[in-house]
Amino acid sequence: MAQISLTFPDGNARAFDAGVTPAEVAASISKSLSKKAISASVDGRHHDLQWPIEGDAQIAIHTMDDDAAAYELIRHDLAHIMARAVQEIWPDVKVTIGPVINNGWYYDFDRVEPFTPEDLGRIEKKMKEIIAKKDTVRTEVWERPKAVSYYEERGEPYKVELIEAIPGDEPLRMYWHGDWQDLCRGPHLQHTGQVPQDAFKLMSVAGAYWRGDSSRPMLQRIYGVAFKTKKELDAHLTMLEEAAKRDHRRLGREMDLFHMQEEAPGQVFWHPNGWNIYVTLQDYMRRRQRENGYVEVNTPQVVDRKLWEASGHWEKYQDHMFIVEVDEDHAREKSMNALKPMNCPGHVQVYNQGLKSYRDLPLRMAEFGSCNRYEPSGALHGIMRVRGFTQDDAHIFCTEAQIEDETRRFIEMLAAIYADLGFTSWRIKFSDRPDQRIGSDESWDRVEAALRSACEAAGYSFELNPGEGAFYGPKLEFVLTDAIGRDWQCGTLQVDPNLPERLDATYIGQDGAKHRPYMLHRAVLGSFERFIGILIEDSAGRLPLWLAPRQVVVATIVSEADAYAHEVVAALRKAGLRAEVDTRNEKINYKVREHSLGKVPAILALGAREVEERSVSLRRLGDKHQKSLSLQECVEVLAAEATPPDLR
RNA sequence: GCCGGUAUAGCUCAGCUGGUAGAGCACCUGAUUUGUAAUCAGGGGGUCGGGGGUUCGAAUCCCUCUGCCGGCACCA
Repeated sequence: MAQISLTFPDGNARAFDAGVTPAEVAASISKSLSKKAISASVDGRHHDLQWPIEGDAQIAIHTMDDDAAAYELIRHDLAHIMARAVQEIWPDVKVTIGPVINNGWYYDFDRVEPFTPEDLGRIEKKMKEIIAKKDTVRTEVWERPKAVSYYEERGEPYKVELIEAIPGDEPLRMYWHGDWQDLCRGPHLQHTGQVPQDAFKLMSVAGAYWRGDSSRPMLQRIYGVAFKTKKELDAHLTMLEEAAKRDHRRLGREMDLFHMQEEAPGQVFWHPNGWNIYVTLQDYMRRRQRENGYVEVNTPQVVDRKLWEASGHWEKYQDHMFIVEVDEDHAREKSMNALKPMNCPGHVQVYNQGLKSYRDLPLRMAEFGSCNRYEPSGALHGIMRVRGFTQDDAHIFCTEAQIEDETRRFIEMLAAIYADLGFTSWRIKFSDRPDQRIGSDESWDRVEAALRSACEAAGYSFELNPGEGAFYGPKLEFVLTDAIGRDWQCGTLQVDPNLPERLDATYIGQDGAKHRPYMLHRAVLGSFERFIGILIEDSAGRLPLWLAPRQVVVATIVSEADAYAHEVVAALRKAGLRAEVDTRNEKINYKVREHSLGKVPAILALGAREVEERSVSLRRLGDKHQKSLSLQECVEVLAAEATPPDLR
């Protein structure tokens, strides 16, 4: 029999018979490893203990102590155990796929009746029974025709379709636990009892299209989470509760920031507190843009369809546009208009007024552009995904030679802004040419190279998002990670030679001839609505003082302090702070509690002592204790902290 | 848009199998002058999301529309 050489993580190599399984390898090392082994890595691929190894390879045996392997196997096995449980309870349910995802898995089923929350409990119970049986997991490699006819006989059309989609040279693996069987890529544990019985939970059921295609049947997807121990599961569930507490919709109400209502779905009614955040952020962005050489413009909301036809939006994006038909009785001529879904065509109109020279480029044209897009109803989500929003939009008109430098400058500005707003963890995704595109390969080569070297020059690496660019040009996306580890795509930069062409933007070059500028579409925050939602959730409502809508509340302990309280508020306001007085006839405990829940960053308590000393007792949000300081000192400290970071 | 769920007082929620609505907090009034996360007492407040139907009778059952929630699809 042929010999192969397996190299272990410590660098030692040993000879084995070809076709040896990782289980046998583990057994040859030690009895205890043999018992503890759950899977292996063979040349970096996650490998079942039962699969034979045919050639020389690097091998590592995994135990439950190897988190990545353990979670993968536990969650994957649970997906199958759940599918088995479902089919044991409802034999006519058809199975499809069940992959591992973050923290757990899901499995999609085809069943006429909807799964109810009570059903989830039933399934969970059945799963525990299956785990208790400790059924051995068996695997076989089947020939394609056998597998197809097997599934056809059993009335499992989805599995047949899956088999047909698997490349011809890949082995078809069949898995069994007990009598139940599924097609699966593997690897798996050795028996169902290896899955921790109390460290998983079925979370929800939701619709999902077969193969992610909205023209295909809607299946029912059951989501589960799973860990190695109950303790980890409980920690995860607690984390979800904590995340729910920072939901911007909840905090938006608790902090009285905004509301939304049925008559204006997907649009925000900003309350004074929320509007304070909005305006403060906008003022900040305006200063940053001026500092970086942008000019600010403003363009119309309701624009005749002719312009949208010229820009290409009418043809491609009409479904997402609010169409406004002007009534004949009220208008001189009947016309079809649309609310602007984007600012770029308007900016080209501004650009096109008067001749532009190469000396005018780069021209950085910014607008806090109020846009309306008819988003599908199911896409709406609080103030994060809306139909009416304002972008921190700008278009940089430039020559091809200027793309690199402008991109670098943009990245640097964006980095400074994210840092000011408390986001230090973010990354760049680079989307290059898609299959469907316009323009020559040579020009794509040049423009993509410009974006790459701009990232390098700014000192940032990027991850490639192959083929995800716009049809007209490549793009950079800036993804930030919030305090609880969620990713948000906010900033973007897209290179566009197409729109200047369609809307006939030109400049006179050094040679006296007309040339076509490029446009860089770019945004830092994306939209104010969404970004404020992110800020609220990232900070759990505890915004930094400069952004906090209510900065200071001056609360009296006794009514004798009322006059002094008004004096303190006046002093704070004179220093530019947003300060309120609370002289209600309530105990200080009550006031502290209420303003703390309202996320007011600074509470000043005033009693007889403070009046006497002309001092204040300062309690910062989140602190257990307070500090006594003079009125003047307090005003100075708070005013300094409330200064926006770019003005410090 | 699709699948499922859901809609009761400002908020959070109760209201079993149909018999014309209830709690806590909030709000208002009064008392209390209070030292850092809820002082006490009293009071007002809802055509039960809209429309239609079944029924002697509908918050409750059915249909339909709308919003919201969780996903999926979408996100130029």
